[in-house]
Amino acid sequence: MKKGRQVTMKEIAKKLGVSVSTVSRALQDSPELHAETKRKIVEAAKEMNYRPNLLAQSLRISRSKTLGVIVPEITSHFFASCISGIQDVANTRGYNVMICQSNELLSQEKANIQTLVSSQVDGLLISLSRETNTYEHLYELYDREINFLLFDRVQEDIPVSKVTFNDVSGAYQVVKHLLENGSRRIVYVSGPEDLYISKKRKEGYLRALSEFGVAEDPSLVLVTDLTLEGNLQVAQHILAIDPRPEAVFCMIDPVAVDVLTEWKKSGIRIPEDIALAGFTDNPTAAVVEPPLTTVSQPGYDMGKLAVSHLLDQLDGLASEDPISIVLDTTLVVRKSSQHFSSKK
Amino acid sequence: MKKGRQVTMKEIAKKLGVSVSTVSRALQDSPELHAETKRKIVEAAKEMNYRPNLLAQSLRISRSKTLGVIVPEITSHFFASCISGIQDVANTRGYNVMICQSNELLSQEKANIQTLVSSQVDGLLISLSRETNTYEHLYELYDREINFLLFDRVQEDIPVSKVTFNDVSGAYQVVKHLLENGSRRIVYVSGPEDLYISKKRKEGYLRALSEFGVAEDPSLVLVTDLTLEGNLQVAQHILAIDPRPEAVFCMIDPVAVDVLTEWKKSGIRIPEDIALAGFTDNPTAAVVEPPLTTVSQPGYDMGKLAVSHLLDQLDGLASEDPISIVLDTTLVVRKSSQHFSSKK
DNA sequence: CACTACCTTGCAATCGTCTGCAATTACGAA
DNA sequence: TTCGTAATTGCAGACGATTGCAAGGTAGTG
Repeated sequence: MKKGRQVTMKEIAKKLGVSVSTVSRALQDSPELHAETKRKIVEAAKEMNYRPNLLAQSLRISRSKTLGVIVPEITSHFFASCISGIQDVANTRGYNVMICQSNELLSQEKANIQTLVSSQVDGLLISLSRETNTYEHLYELYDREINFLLFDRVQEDIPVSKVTFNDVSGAYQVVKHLLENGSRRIVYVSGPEDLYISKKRKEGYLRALSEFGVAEDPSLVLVTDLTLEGNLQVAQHILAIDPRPEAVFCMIDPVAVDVLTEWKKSGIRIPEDIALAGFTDNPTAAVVEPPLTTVSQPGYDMGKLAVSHLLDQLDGLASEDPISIVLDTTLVVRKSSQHFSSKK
Repeated sequence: MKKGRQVTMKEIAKKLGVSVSTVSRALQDSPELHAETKRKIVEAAKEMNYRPNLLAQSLRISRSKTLGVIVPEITSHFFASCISGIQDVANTRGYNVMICQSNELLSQEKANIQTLVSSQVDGLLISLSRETNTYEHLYELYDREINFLLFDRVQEDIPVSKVTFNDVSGAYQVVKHLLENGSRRIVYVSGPEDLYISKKRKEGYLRALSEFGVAEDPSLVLVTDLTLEGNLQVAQHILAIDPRPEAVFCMIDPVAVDVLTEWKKSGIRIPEDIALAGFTDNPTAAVVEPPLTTVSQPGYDMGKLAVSHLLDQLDGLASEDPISIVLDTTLVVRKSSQHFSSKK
């Protein structure tokens, strides 16, 4: 393959013996052109298979009609769903999307931001990496007056719009469900403690406990680093707790799945011996045996909402004042939590 | 947020009382500049937080250093893995990536191509949609001398490089495994028949059968449209076949998972009553009960290889003649296929 | 002192598109 | 016939960065 030269306005102009400006106006269907001229130009353009050079257009109007997205991992089903929602809305509103993944690394997150800013994206949608515990790079974006918004993995202090799930209420719902089914000694398996969702979900967990008059027991709050080894270690640790807890709520589904798999190997029956619940409603949650009770958070909708708001801001349809959009989650009850016969 | 104006070379030039060309040369570390001038400019650029405008650079050099990727669905774990591999390699080689999804629609695929071409991507990596049965849009790319490559979902006649898995051999391996475990009446559940992978995997299925002296039985080759309903229908249909087949090989894991779920509801035991195997090794395959025997195809590696080859072509490191890269798959034996005690 | 040669730097054109303004033409009206 | 006005079209500069060429300056040499 050789250099695939694109047809430009200049070539159309030369072929028809008119100026480039005339061609430009014709293709914009400008009313000040003679109808016949316009027709000829449009026809020639179609025939020559002309496509506007978006790069040149963007440079001219100082808007690239492109958005940047940074997620921790594309291979996570949840983030893939978000991206899908973002794409669908962005495309119908005439925007392209450039996607980057931070691989849960702060350094990569910073690099991605640099790249996207250099690429002149009109706005950024960012979900923070697990490692992100400093925020200068975000404040810098803010100072440079670059439009961006945080979703799912947010940092609350930064004065930009945020789209999150109601993590507190989601966790509250699922823990309440466990309590209603008779459990009292309930373990919370947290991810790294400075993670936004770790904190929020713990808050919901504690709220449900206190509502049922159950005192917080610090020995029932465990932390995993979210690696397979970490998860398995937690699984074993739980079995060693005496007396054995009646239920376990894991901060995210993958942890619950690892725990479940490990327990089955040890001959533990779920939910008979111990109830289990997760959060996110990953595809795996529905197909493990027993199916996993969890909290569903529609990533596709989150993506759609996030990008809609950002585009509204860009297009001047929404105020530039930061707002916080909080989406509701839904409790999905499956077999893994049916511990005692419920009191319904 | 107001319009986030970027610092340009012009501003640096004005501030230091030099010309824009001097600034440009300084930032390129050109040797023909006075060292002191260069130092001052570089310093000012850093202080003013200058970032080159990639749009302008791209326009100037007629290379955007951006690649386009089109996949049927981002939310598919396999394609997400491919994208991840593509990104990692592209980024380390100084390229950005724009991702589009066709949502399995031909019209969307065409639209995506238009967008990416207008965006002046330097090359395209395409995995065809399920619906794609005409190929003019690809031949047009070819005629316009735009660099592109097909991966996974390919069309064999188009004279461009292709990266695929050895679907024939993968299917052969898994069916051979079923045969070795004693099964003889083996069902093949195919997707739409004009799909590349449908055909190739059937080829492997037939080859294994014939090697074991088993005659092809057309009534054991079923087709699903890959929707949930279609899959369930196939699941029921299989149970109604008399005498009941001993094993079933589904073209892709999601079909196998649907079939498995449906059968469990009907009280069928797997693998005791009937053996089951899939293809792809989705995350779900490992966690269903019983765990699903399948064929693993590393999407991440495919993405890496595909983009490496395309970039090699772009950078003149590889011949422009189309080549075909075929990756090997690996049989992953799990419980779902352990039907009869094997003859090992 | 004059001339050459090199070292630095700036000018101007370019990439493809858009647009304010000027220029040309034609037409009708007085 | 002459002027005004509207209808068309082109010129040129801009967006931001790059680069061949030329110009300015300095220093060195005879």
